[in-house]
Amino acid sequence: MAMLMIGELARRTGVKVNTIRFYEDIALMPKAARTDSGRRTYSEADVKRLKFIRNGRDLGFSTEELKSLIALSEHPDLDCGAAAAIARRHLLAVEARMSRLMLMRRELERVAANCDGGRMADCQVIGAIAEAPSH
Amino acid sequence: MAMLMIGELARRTGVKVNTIRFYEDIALMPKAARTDSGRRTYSEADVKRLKFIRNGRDLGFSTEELKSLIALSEHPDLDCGAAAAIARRHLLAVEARMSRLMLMRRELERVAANCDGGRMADCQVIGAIAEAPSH
DNA sequence: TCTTGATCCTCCAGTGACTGGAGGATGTAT
DNA sequence: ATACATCCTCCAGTCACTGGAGGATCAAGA
Repeated sequence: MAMLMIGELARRTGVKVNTIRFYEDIALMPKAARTDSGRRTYSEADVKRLKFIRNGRDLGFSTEELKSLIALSEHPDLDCGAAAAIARRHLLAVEARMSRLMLMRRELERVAANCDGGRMADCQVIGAIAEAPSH
Repeated sequence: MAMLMIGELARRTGVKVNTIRFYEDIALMPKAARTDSGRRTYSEADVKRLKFIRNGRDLGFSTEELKSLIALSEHPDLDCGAAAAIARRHLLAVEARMSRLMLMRRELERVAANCDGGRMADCQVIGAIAEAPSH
């Protein structure tokens, strides 16, 4: 399979070159193999992993959380009870986030609809989101 | 109405004292009124605003985005077309986030269920999330 | 073959959004 | 009057990047 250089990996994933190197430093990405002249090379698996990291970061997971999620999916031999527990813990966080996002969406929809072509009488964006469940 | 000190505001919102002062510095929170001895005082409106900020930050909005959302809800006299446009822009971001969170939730549910009391055969956490739509 | 331009390398300084602590003033309770 | 909590300002540190300097490497064209 064709190996890619760091620039191509960056283009395919939307993660900057410097950021990819940074991820290697903090071990979020594995140490890349190198060509004779020292350039990093990547595979399709790296593209997937990096896309996952990008999405995860964007959704507000920390690099440490992503490491544990990656570990979860990379060690099928891991103790199942432990894996399930980690998954459930992440699940709770995901669900809390979703319920707050739903509130925010509803309110933004209302604002966008109400405002359109009229006066903006009572924008309750803050009021609605302030009361949303925390974490 | 009773005014609160910064410590009480921190307790009620879950935002640290230092962070509240930091928000004032960057104008995410308005300059707080002061007592004669120089201590900051806050109202119920500040509690709401800060809860909103906390939720918003937690959901991954930047302080600049939150400033624009707050401005949106604080100026009902603002041009409605502009306000609706800002709201719709945020709406798109919120929807993209939700669809990725839904994918992550589905996969975590599957992992949690499949793993429980068996061997973890094929954890597809990364595979599933890697292909999710990006922002 | 030589050169030009793109890409790569390492190293380091800067940014955004906090977080924690030093050093000192103020408020309240005994 | 003495504690002790809470407040103040200022500043250094952390996390997760981001950008740039200074220099090597490579592929393509004159």
